[in-house]
Amino acid sequence: MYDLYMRLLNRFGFRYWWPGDTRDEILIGAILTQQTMWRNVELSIDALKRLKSLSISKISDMQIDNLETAIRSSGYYRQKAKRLKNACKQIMRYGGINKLLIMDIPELRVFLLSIPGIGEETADSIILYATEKPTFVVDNYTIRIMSRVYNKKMDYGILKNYFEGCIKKDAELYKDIHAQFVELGKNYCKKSDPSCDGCPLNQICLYIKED
DNA sequence: CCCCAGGCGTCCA
DNA sequence: TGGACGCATGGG
Repeated sequence: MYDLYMRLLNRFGFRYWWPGDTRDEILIGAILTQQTMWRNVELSIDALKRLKSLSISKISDMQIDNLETAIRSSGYYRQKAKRLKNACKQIMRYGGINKLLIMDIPELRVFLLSIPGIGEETADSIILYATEKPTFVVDNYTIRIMSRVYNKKMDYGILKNYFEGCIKKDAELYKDIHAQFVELGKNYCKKSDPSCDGCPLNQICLYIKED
């Protein structure tokens, strides 16, 4: 497993994830980036900054149509505006970001998953990048890549358990490994091109397959 | 014109 | 439990 990470690190370099100046910004971005390129999320974040509303507290009080306009570039903007505002309200009611910081991972995960619009990946992204606790984030790239490596359909829970079982629980390490998988998925092992040509994991995958 | 993106909730077999 | 579908803008 560390071989795999070292190979990715060597190919793509340290990823410095997640971009964002505050925990609030990271949490908000985690919801906005669902099924959306980060580039388009940045436009929404800039718009919220211009409105001086880039915080959980401010968004929980925003007019829904103002929020919709601000995050339009992130797609699904009506759904996301509604869910984002509701998530912010629930977090404020719960005690705000500082409350999340003092919770342990299992209870934090249960709380986040109870909020409509926050599924497993978003919950784990918030825990790992916004609160910096070591939970492994699995995304669709990771699922696709690992499914191809093992030539069988993998799901979220299987992969999360697998990675957490063989990698030491270190938030900085988990952050970069997830970021590396995203970079790998954007460049190789695509839906439209399952070819392994030039993939930096090529030999590792062959090794795993023979296992 | 096409397909895809750092998902999620719902519905249906 | 697992696959299809709606949500929607913006990039390649």
